[in-house]
Amino acid sequence: MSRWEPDAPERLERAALELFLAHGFDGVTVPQIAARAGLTTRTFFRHFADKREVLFAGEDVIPRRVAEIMALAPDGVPPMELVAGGFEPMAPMFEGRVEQLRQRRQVIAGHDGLREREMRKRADLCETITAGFIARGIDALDAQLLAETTGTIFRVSLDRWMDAPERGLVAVLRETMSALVAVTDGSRAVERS
Amino acid sequence: MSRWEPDAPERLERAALELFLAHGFDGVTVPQIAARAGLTTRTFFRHFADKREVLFAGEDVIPRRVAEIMALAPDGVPPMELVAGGFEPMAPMFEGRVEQLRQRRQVIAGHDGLREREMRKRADLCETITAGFIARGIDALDAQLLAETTGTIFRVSLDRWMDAPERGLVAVLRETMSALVAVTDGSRAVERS
DNA sequence: GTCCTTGATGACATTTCGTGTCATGACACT
DNA sequence: AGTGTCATGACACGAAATGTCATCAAGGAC
Repeated sequence: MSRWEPDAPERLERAALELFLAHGFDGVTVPQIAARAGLTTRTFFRHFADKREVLFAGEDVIPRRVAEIMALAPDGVPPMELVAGGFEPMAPMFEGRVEQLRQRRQVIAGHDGLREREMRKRADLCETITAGFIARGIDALDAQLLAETTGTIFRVSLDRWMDAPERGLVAVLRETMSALVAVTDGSRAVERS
Repeated sequence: MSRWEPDAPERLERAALELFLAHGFDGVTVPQIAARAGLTTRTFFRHFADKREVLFAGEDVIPRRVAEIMALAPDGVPPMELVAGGFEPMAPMFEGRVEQLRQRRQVIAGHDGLREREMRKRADLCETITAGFIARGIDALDAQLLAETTGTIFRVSLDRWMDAPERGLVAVLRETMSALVAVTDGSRAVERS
């Protein structure tokens, strides 16, 4: 047996989420979180770069998974086809924990600094996706535009799905994607005038 | 004559940008910025919510301007047409100060916390645009997707334009937009297989 | 002219965040 | 046993951010 209780990061994450839900993000100090997890302030900052990160640290699997999927997809798959179908294996990462994701969303939505951090995570994901498209031979500008669009589709889909999880994340994602393509198709809109 | 030198916020902004360029964002403290502007720390925080905001405070004209433009555009203009043409009056807000924008970009790019804030500003702009589209009678989901896409086009265009300003912001914007529509058009990509 | 309100600022104290540094003790390896 | 490694605790500290009260000019009311 170890000198310390195991899983310090996980205990800190749970303690933080509970306290944030009860008192709000600003109503909780790092020493309080650490104390509830049976640790010290200094240890908190060893596991998380800052107070906000405790809500996002688990999410850095996503970029890694996305990079994997994009690298493994066979050549010649059209980009938007990859977005539509290629990410089905990611659904299980979310489908089992709607409630936790909802709580997290609630805490984040109520705080500017947390929304900020969420935006950065999204930007990080977009950079990963951009690199993935470039590695598949797509022009740099197109890759960036595709990546940003993919990021939008992901985020909007996840949000919509959390309010109606029974439809399944993949289905919502396909819907969102075709809605986006339809609504941004300028040529069609211009022609009909 | 007033008891104090005028334009405290502007002096603080200039002092901050100069110091950031010379020593990096983390290499400068708020008391240093305030001292260079001939003010105190407490006064700095009266004008800017936090240390980062001094680099972004000037930018909040943009959402207001966008809201104005969207509200004034005649009914029936197709959304993407509005994005393409409606924002030409905004170009002068940027075209005269490429160098300052480049300096700002340089400081922001070198710092995670600043990139974070920039993402938040972009998100705020997107919310404004979403509201604008909804006010024009567009369905909520479509409005959100259009707004996010518009945000992408803006940001990418601005970035590209700063590296080649001689082509003009409006031209770059139109190019970016058609590139995005072309590259996300899934149906065309699927059909050609 | 005097009084009063308003508003921006200074001065000071305080809380919280985040980091640097060193000591400690369990575990693994040899 | 001896040694190294690693997560943690303990302590100190700089910097960010906020609350509170005092100060002083400008402008209007009378």
